[in-house]
Amino acid sequence: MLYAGFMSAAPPPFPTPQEPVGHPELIQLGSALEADEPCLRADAARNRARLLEAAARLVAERGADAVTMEAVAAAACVGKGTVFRRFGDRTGLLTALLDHSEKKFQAAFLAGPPPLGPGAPPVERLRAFGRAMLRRSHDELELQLAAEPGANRRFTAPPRRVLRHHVAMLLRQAVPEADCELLSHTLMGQLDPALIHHLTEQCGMPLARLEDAWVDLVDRVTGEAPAR
Amino acid sequence: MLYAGFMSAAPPPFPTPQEPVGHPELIQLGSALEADEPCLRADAARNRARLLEAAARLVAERGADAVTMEAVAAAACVGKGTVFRRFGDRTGLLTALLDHSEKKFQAAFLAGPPPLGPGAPPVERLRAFGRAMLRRSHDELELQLAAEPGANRRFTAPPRRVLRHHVAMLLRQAVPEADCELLSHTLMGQLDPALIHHLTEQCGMPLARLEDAWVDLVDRVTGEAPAR
DNA sequence: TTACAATCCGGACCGGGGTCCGCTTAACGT
DNA sequence: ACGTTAAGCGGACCCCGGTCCGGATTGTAA
Repeated sequence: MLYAGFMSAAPPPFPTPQEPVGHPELIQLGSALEADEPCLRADAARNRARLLEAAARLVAERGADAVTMEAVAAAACVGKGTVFRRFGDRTGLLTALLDHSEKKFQAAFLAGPPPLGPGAPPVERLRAFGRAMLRRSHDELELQLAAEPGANRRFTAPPRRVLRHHVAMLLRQAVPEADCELLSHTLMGQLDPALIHHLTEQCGMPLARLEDAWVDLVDRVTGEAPAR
Repeated sequence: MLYAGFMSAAPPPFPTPQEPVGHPELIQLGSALEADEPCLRADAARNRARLLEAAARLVAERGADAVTMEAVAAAACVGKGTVFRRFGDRTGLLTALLDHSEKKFQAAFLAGPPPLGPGAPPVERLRAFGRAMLRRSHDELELQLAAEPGANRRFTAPPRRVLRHHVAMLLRQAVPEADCELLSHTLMGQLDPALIHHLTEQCGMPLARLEDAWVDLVDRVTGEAPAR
């Protein structure tokens, strides 16, 4: 079972906007673009699909900055209000755009083959997790960056929570005596898209250095011998 | 010599807005409110003072959210454009508000008494640094949070850079073989105001736990024996 | 087929950040 | 005192994210 609720949870009534509610965290798979969302009126589903398609086209043709709520609405021949009802806010829309990749990634570390998936020792999985995250973020950097929620919700946004919980779990296995809750925040900080962008694009660091640093960090934190 | 240039550097001409320029990082001390900025026309200095005072009053009376550029301008009997020319953007204004405390803090770890200042062994100084940061951020949380720059400039904003450089320096002394540049990013992540806010306010963690986690993290990263 | 209720739609509207440019004024040389 | 000029000023203006609500659509039950 994969987490996927951050989209269906977003646009309930509308008068009562969103506020991520509880944590109905476990839902079955389902693509974002192929709009198989449940309980959506025909026209609503159609518009939802149109909107995602329009947004994707915009980001492809003119970059993430061009993904204005108005622009998306216009490109999808739909009212602005519709965009907000469906996706809550800009972050929600961008997040929806990343939903597919997100779920694939979750599947990989929750149920895929080792060392990313279960089967390998936790430290090994941590190393693999970081490498995978770094590469994924590096590829989708523009979108990931644009989808970053404002300083507040940066830690409550569901996708991040899932990743962090996973790291925390691995940490508990590797270093049970530590404060893994907080340690997971620390590790995830190293994988923050904004940081990756800053280091690779603005500082010109090669991605490999980030990967090395991640592995090194994991080793230090878990007290593992620097296996390099 | 303390860093203090992030304010005087912000509002040069105006047609050419800001863009942090090079790094004229070392400038002498000087209070923010007592407007002793150099090369400012009399009226400009006066307005600058008025603006800072108005902003401070607003944040005190109605919270940081009420610090609207328009509101500040109005409260200072000044045009909106003036606020932007002087401080660049909202973040700049809020940063200016924190300037005094910032400089005091810098003075403490650059030239103050050990263990925060020079004299103590680097690991000791790191521990003290984290504790100090946590307490300071916890006190000024609202402002710190409001002053947080958008995802982009989060790592290029001068005040943060100085802190990070300091941590990197201490790290180089403590663990010369590590990638201290990246490690400093990791450590600073643990002291991010947004994270502190999330953990203490939203998750209800006591500040002491954050302090313990910091010390533990420093120990792990530097390979120090968990001296607790 | 018709009627009804729940859901959805769309665009007018609002507030706030940021920009622009014609006018004003402080600073300085004579 | 006066003229010149660069610096400063202010508010109209634009864009965008987000909200609201009267009216249109859909699904359904009779």
